[in-house]
Amino acid sequence: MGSIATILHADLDAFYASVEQLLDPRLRGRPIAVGGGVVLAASYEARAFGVRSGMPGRRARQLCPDLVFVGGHFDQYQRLGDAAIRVLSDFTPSIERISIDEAFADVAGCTHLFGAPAEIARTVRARVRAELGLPISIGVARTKHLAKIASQVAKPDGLVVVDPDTELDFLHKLPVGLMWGVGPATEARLAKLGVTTIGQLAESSPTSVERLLGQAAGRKLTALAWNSDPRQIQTRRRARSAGAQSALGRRPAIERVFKPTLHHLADRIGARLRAKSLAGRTITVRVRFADLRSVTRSLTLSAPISATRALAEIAEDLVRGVLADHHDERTISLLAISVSNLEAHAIVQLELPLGFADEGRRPGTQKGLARSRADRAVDAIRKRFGEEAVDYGSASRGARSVPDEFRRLAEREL
DNA sequence: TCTGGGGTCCTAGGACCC
DNA sequence: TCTGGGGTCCTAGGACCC
Repeated sequence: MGSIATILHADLDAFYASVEQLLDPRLRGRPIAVGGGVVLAASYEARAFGVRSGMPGRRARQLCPDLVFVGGHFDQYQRLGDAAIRVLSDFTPSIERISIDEAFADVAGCTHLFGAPAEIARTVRARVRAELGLPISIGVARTKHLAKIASQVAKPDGLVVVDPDTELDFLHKLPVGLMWGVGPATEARLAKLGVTTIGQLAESSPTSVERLLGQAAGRKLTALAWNSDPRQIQTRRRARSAGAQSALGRRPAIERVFKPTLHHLADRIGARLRAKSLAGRTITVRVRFADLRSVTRSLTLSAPISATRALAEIAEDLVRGVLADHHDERTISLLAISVSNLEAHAIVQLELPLGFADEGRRPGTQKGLARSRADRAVDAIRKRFGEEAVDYGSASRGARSVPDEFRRLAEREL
């Protein structure tokens, strides 16, 4: 066959947990979890007991009585994640970073310098191990999707190179759950059709798969099952939305509870947007009740905003609407705000006519201008004296909330 | 007696316009 | 007057990923 496998998918193994074991040798070989109230990451030793990320700490302790919880060294995660990506960049500029610990790279343009893709992958793994002390798994294949599956199969601390000549033999034996986009719900629906392997999915009629999963998902999965998805590496991907959320435990659904929380969330999002000269037209809130059901409400404005007060007030109105529609719900467990329909937005804003119904939310009105100035002042103080120098709504931050350093690790670049 | 936080994409119905 | 069709935008919800 003409084509060769040049896409690498590199994935640091149990990343946060591996960093903790690197920093403290006493933790090596032991089941550990990063986090406390909730498991943010679990070592392979802990996973053997069924401990998974996102799991409540209590449940994890039940499954694994010897589990050691460790506080996160978030600055180290950022530093080591960046350093691992830098090793990849020594070979090619064609890199798509997916998250702090995971990236695709296309080495098609550099094999004449560094050898075959498999050789490059071996070198990357050896260097990350030697220079950073961390295990990393790599999959090499003709497409992104297959490379990603290969790295999953390679874990932990392995390398899998998929020969294009036999790639479907490799792919079709694997369970559907390994495919990108197949989670528990899709897996269960496919199982009803008797489809549990990727090969069985490939052999199913495309129309029946589309009927079952919808047009887009059906077509995508059929293409993935035949490894015919041509998506290329995207070196620069910008976020399409920015959000923030806060779990509250169980709190009464009253203004005194939700106003400070929403203001704090709006402030975090607004500051991120303003730092990148962005603003958004659509504001969405999510309210989760005590029983973990959640409801969303959104509003799309005619002009984009980024001012903290404006975001907070719209969010408050939306939350009031949710609560009015759910009179019976007296307890909330989470609040979230997300801003989408993002647009580039110069900090110096144009004057717009006064008298809009949403005056004060409009960037150009008198009230809007005053708020922009206030935001800019706060942004400047924080830049000079640190993030904590001005803190709205700190009263709403309980002991349960996740540290801001962890939040920052999960943020996409805007 | 505590299920985290930040994202992406898709669907379906309704409003509105041509 | 009645009926039909396509396109776009908005909204609410859901599945999924790291």
